Amino acid sequence: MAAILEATAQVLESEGYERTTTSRIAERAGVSVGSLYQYFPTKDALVAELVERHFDEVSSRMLGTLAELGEASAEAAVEVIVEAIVDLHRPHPVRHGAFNELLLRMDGLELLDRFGAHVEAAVAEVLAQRREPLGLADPELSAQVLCRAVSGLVRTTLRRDPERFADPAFQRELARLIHRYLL
Amino acid sequence: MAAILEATAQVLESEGYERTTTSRIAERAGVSVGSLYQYFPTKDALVAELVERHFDEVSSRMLGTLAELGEASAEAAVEVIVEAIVDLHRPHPVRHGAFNELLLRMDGLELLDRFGAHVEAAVAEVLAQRREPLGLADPELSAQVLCRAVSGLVRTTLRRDPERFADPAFQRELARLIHRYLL
Amino acid sequence: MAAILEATAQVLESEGYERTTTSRIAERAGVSVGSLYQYFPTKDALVAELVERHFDEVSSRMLGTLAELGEASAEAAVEVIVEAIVDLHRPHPVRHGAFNELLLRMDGLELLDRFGAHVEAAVAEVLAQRREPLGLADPELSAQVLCRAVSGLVRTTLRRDPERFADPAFQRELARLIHRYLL
Amino acid sequence: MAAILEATAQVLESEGYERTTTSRIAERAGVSVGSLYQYFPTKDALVAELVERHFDEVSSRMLGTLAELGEASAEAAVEVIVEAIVDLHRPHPVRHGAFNELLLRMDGLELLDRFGAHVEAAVAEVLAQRREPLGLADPELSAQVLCRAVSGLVRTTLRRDPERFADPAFQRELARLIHRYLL
DNA sequence: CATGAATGAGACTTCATTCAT
DNA sequence: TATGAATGAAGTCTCATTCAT
Repeated sequence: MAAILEATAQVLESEGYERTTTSRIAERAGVSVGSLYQYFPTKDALVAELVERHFDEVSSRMLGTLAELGEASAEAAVEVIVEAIVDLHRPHPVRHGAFNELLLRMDGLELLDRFGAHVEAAVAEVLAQRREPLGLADPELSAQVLCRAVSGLVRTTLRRDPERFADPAFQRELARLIHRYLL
Repeated sequence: MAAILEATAQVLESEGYERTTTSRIAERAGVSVGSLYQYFPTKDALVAELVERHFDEVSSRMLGTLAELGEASAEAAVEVIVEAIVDLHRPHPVRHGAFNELLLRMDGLELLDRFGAHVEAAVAEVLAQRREPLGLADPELSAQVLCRAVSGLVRTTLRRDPERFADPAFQRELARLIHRYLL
Repeated sequence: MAAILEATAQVLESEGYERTTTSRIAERAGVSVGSLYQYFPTKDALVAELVERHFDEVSSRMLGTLAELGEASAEAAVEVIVEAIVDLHRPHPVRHGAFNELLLRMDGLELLDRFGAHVEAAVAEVLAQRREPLGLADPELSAQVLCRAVSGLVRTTLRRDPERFADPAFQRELARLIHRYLL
Repeated sequence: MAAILEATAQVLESEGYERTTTSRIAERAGVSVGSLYQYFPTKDALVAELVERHFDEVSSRMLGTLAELGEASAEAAVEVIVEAIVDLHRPHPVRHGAFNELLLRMDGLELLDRFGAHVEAAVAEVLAQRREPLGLADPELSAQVLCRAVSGLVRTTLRRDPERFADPAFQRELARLIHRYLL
């Protein structure tokens, strides 16, 4: 079952969604289509499970990072967060890009929205705790704007210049974007 | 032909890409499949044409706005740009979202990249002209970061809360994101 | 109308049957599809007319040659016939080949059979007139065998080495085939 | 798979090429279109396979017969060959006719030419061995002429009077054609 | 009469899913 | 439980033919 999920990820990453068929997945996983359907009722369920796991991990890592910020200074906090984002995407930038694309094909995009909402809420909470020093009128709105801007930047860069993530200049600008927005 | 393009946009908007078939398009356009193929050699060509037109318009409107900034103050310039972005997306927010999704399905994403690179270059130029007062070390990088962050914010909001575009608070935050990033 | 028939022949010759469409024919003829259907009720009717004309000409030329043999010696007669066959195919060998292929696509092959039967009958008559000197038991059967063998040789050569028709060695062998068979 | 090939042959034989569709084949074979495409990548590949098998058999049987001629007298050799030709076509004359038609539709006719060239070469070899007693100037040319004439006769007869193959008179004339041509 | 845009039946092919072995 | 051949709905595209202009 893990093999099937991994095979799906690989096929998705190397062939693209359109060319990702159940037979190809089974072949890559070294099992038969039949076995695939023993574990997943549907192709969509398989893909959904994969995407869910992916974003659960992304989500929990970001949430973990946010939880550990504690009383850190704004500057330090931003630095930690940027580092987390970079560490998260550096190992498999292309695969992350593929999963982001994937989300858009899934009905209703509930998954992405669920994940996005989750992270946005966590960020909102962090911002609410620092409301006064930052002078934020509406921490929830700020969290939304910030999360969407940052993830858009990450997503596009992932797709257009994946290697950019290793560039300190890029990381500096990412930190600047966050830091300045929050003043 | 215009009817076919419009029908394609409608089907895409209401049914999503996966359910957008040539027959459905033809039906919605009130013509037969044959007619569709009289004007477009391929389903992909049809969609590509549609997307191209859409982003040509978006692109040219944004480029026009940038060209008119002239010597305006940074504050005024940001205000004008935000207004342009909002005006651009307010009329058909859902459709804009659909087109953004669509881009990701097209081979190589050349179109989006072409469009994105185009706008990024124009923004880089504007920033380069104001390099000193803004204290920008690398206007090109700043343009990339800014464009990707802003379009990510716009894209996600388009999908999750399209009506948000009418909210002055959102517009204020968008302006703030840009303004603060550039100092 | 002549233009349409000629265009059909050209398209058939250059593109092959599978790629011969009514639009291509109309385009080559410099008219519209509509005009084409003004003169021919059906694509098949158009092709049939073309084939009919072609074989009417072939047929009548061969029949004319046979009629002129008169009392000529067997040797002279064979020489005249071979010359006629060669003269008939030399100008447009490829087109003749195309028409032969074409025949096989037409329903029931009535046309080819009608033409073939016609020529076979004429040859049978000539052979019947010379029954005794040639020592023929069944001139009708001999005519069939001879005609089918000769036209098979011509057909295959037309397709595989069209230029062969100009080769005197080939012509000699063709004459030999006929002459020897009849003793 | 054998069932599919057999069904294809049957449909081809009874309906003609134009009316031979993948669905009809599948239906006749008692399977679904899907199964058909499990074994053959393309309709053309299926037909090609069928034709190839057919002509491989025809070819190898004729080649075998030629190889067994040994030192037999010319008369005996001709008799053996005619018998082989007749035995080959008598069981399914109509199907043989259908396959001959079929060849002409296949791209480039490579198959027929390959088969034809093969047999012509074998015949040329046999003739070359008997060059002197037969007084042949150019055994290769003679082989070509002979093969094309004979196969033309066979083909046409197959199509117009298939039952003729059982007639001793026809067989006598076929032998005569060959024998006399070679003197 | 000519035109050519429109039509739509139907061909080929794919692939998610099932089920007998 | 695993297998993978079989299924068939559905999609894309072609082209002979029609008919309003």
